[in-house]
Amino acid sequence: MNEKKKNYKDTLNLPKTNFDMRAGLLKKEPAMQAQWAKQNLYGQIRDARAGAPRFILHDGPPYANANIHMGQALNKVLKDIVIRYRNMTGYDAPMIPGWDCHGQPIEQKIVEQLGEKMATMTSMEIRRRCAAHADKFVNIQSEQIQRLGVLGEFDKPYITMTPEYESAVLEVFARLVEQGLVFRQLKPVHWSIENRTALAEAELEYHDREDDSIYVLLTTADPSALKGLFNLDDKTPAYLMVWTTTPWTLPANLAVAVHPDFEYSAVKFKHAGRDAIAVIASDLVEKVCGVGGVGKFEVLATARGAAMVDAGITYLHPLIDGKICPVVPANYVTLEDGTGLVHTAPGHGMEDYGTALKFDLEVYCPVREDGTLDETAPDWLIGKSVWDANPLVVDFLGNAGTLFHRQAITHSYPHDWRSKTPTIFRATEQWFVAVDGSMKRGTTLREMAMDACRKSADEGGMDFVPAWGRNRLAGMLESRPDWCISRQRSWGLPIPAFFDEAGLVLLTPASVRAVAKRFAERGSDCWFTDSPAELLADYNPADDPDLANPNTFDAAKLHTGHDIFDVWFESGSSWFAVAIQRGLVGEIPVDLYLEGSDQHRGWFQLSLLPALGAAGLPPFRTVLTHGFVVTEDGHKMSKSLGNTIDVIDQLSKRGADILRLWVASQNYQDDVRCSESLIAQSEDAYRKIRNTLRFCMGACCDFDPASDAAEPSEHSLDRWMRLELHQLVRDVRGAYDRYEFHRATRLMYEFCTVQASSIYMAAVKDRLYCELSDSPHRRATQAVLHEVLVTLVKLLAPILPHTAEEAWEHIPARDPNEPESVHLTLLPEYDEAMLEMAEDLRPVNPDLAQFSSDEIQVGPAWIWDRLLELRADGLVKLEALRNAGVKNPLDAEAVFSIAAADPAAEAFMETYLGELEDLLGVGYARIEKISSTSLQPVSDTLPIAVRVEDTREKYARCARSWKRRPDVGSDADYPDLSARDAEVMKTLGKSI
RNA sequence: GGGCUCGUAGCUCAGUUGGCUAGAGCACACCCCUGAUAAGGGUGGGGUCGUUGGUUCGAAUCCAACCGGGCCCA
Repeated sequence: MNEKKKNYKDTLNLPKTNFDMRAGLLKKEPAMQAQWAKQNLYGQIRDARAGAPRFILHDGPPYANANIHMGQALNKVLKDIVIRYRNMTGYDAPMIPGWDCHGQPIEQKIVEQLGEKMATMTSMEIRRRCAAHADKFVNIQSEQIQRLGVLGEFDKPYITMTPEYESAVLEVFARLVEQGLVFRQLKPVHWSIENRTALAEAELEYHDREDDSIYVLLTTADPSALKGLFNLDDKTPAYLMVWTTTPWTLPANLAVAVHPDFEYSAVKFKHAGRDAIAVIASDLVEKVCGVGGVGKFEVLATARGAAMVDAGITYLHPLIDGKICPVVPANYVTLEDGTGLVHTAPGHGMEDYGTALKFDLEVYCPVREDGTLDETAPDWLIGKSVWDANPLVVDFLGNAGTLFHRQAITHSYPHDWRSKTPTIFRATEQWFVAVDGSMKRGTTLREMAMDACRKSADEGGMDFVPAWGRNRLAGMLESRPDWCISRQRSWGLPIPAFFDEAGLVLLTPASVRAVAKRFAERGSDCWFTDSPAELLADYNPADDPDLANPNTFDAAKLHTGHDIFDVWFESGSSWFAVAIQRGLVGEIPVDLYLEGSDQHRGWFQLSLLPALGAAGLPPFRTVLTHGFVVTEDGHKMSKSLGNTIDVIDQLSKRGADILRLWVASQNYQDDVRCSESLIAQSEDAYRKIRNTLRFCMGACCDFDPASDAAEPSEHSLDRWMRLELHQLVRDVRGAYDRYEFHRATRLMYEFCTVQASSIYMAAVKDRLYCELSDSPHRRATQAVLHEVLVTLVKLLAPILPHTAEEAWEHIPARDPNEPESVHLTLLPEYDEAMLEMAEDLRPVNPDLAQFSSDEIQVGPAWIWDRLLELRADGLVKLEALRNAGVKNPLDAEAVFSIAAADPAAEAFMETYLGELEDLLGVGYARIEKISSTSLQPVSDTLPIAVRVEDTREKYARCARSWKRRPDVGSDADYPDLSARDAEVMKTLGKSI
């Protein structure tokens, strides 16, 4: 018996393929990537698309100082999907990856490594080490990104520290200078007195420190204004009370800030034995009086901060005779500490500085580099260090009777991480790009930027995916201050400004371009090695219309400035340095910038501003943003919390295509959740997709569309499958077009799961395995399966490039006219007419679609919906039968009941009976006519009922197809076979 | 604290302009097959649509407040 069974098995057309069931991505992917590199697949794609319309996705440069993390993987994979998709839809879509190399984090790392040796190092030595560090991580990241399967010009990426890039940045800068947008102004920075240098936020350490906390009474300059506002008619002296822990900043006091919405009280109490009235925020009155040891106090009246500002209240400077200062509004005023009135010294605080810009106060800083007060300070403070000044100021106030209270407090205070000494805020000269200053072309950067935010790309503005990006970018541009582009560090692109002995600046478009030329030839290191005369070798003062006195120009008397550019200025110039200079576009905008949503403030905004200033146009047509990678429960990932998922780890454990499938399955517009189990879920999905492809290959092992193709018959399941496939092509391409990759992924995955595996493949196994290999019925199914295979492989290629390529190589009898690599092909088109026909022939009036009339027009889509309803109903009944003991559906028959006098239903059933047998996977299916009154139809639109019955006693089992059917044994030569199988065996000429 | 934003089954997602009992797939449970086999198939359970109010005949959908998450600022 076993022998016999086995012999029949040999007569079947079982699937055969050497496309591995198990992916083995860990081995195959690197090999495939090496192969792609060897055959220069990227170059081949470029060649194949030469002359086609361009689609430029300009890559934002990641910072080259660490292994890539999941957020970068997400970003790079999304970009790669876009690039591959565009190339497969006939665009010429190049990808030039880039890296951001300059900047504080790398410099800090190097300085940390150097430790004590640092003191003996020159800028050049530090720069060399930084460059080596950046170079190392460019290579590491490049390898890691390519391991993700990302396609691009990795042998010639753009690197911001290269001479050609640096000189391009200077050209953008020259154009901004040309537009009159670049200026120099004081701005407070963190300052290390010990090292006489500006510090970045990251170079600060916070330690506890003890300081004097003082409450100061500021005498009102015009008592009547204050008393008018609070409706006081008292002769008592009136004050504003402020609080500070940095008494040394009081010489630089220029204003008092109040919150416009807070309520302030005029409080009367005894101070130094005399009556006094002081203004304090109402909520803080008790606290302040308590601290100051005031036993009894009286609130005389209250007023809003805004009213104080409106009343034009002024006060006398606490240290400088005759100086009168204003009260200004500020929203950063809080009720946490102090008095609700904030001592404002624009040269010594960031918020104070912002207030100064807003209200046109001087950015006054009487503190020199060495931390001593300069000659503009009161006599008794000149030359004193700020630390020595503290007690002197306190004493002075005490003597003047304006010190309300003094106590020592311990608070967290910033220190220079290297010298461990306390830092101060100190205003220094910085370079700025003006946001509101009008430029040569007439408007301001802010006006241009806001205008671009209001318009769509087609109107000369920008498009946003998702749409709220427009609002977010506009909000930031609306309120942003002038852009401070200078930094006081070594590792960066020098700002090419020269100073003469008098401190006058040489910075004109021509001088910048001269330096740019020098940088292009020698790199920006020459700023530190060459003389100004050498740097300006290409500069002719006589030809420079922007130079005030060409006759007195003497390069020998110049010295170079020490500032470097904010790295954002460098990356913000990439539209010019890369997109234009490397010939991707003749002029901006490029098509797409695609980055994380944090780049609204970063790269998007800081590319938009230079581009508007230098070129008068936005750099991009569309901004697409994605969310951040967060943990499974939606919290942020951070190394310190130890809840990160490591990209490299996942790549070496699961492979790039798994990670890519995870990326593609996520709706990246929100935050993207990531965990082992979520990626594992993608791994499961991957297997399903892979096996679907594998089944198609196996089933088509003896099929060549060129010679064996057969058109599926009119009412066949194959037609339905093709219809589903073309819908899939339409929907997936639409999703790709809208950058909705998670929809594309889900559509394909569910297609594999439901339409392909569960419904179609299960149903057509019998005809594939049991029929003669060249029967038209079987060939038609193979033709559809082949089309499914080729179509799916192409549609999947942007997301699963390795698997698609591997599958492409294994497609049986692949069209020889198609390219060797799937990545050189074009995506399949869908047959619009076919889809329309399927849809348009739906019943005109569903209420009449009873099949009792032959007048009603129904299309394939409608019919197959009904058939699948019948299938679903049948499957539920089969499940019941299985629970009753009939384990194998081949041991059951499906019985379709129709009304005796319903020729339409009868015709319908006769047409689809065979397909329903396969859809249910039963051994046999038959039609039964019953009285219309006893018919309980499966749905109100189809007057047909289905039930299933045990046939184990009724029919014999066909030894070849395993189906129980009435016709088993009908052929005397093959008593153990059904009629169909006996026929097949005869034709095969084999006997058992 | 401010700006922007998100919140539908354990997970990933659908849910057109407010309208049948909120849907898929995965996962899970149970079952089947052993001719896709480290595969394949079937059935089933599971959701107060973040919470609370409001508008409405009717709200996952519109409005408000709140709670929770994220990005960017302060």
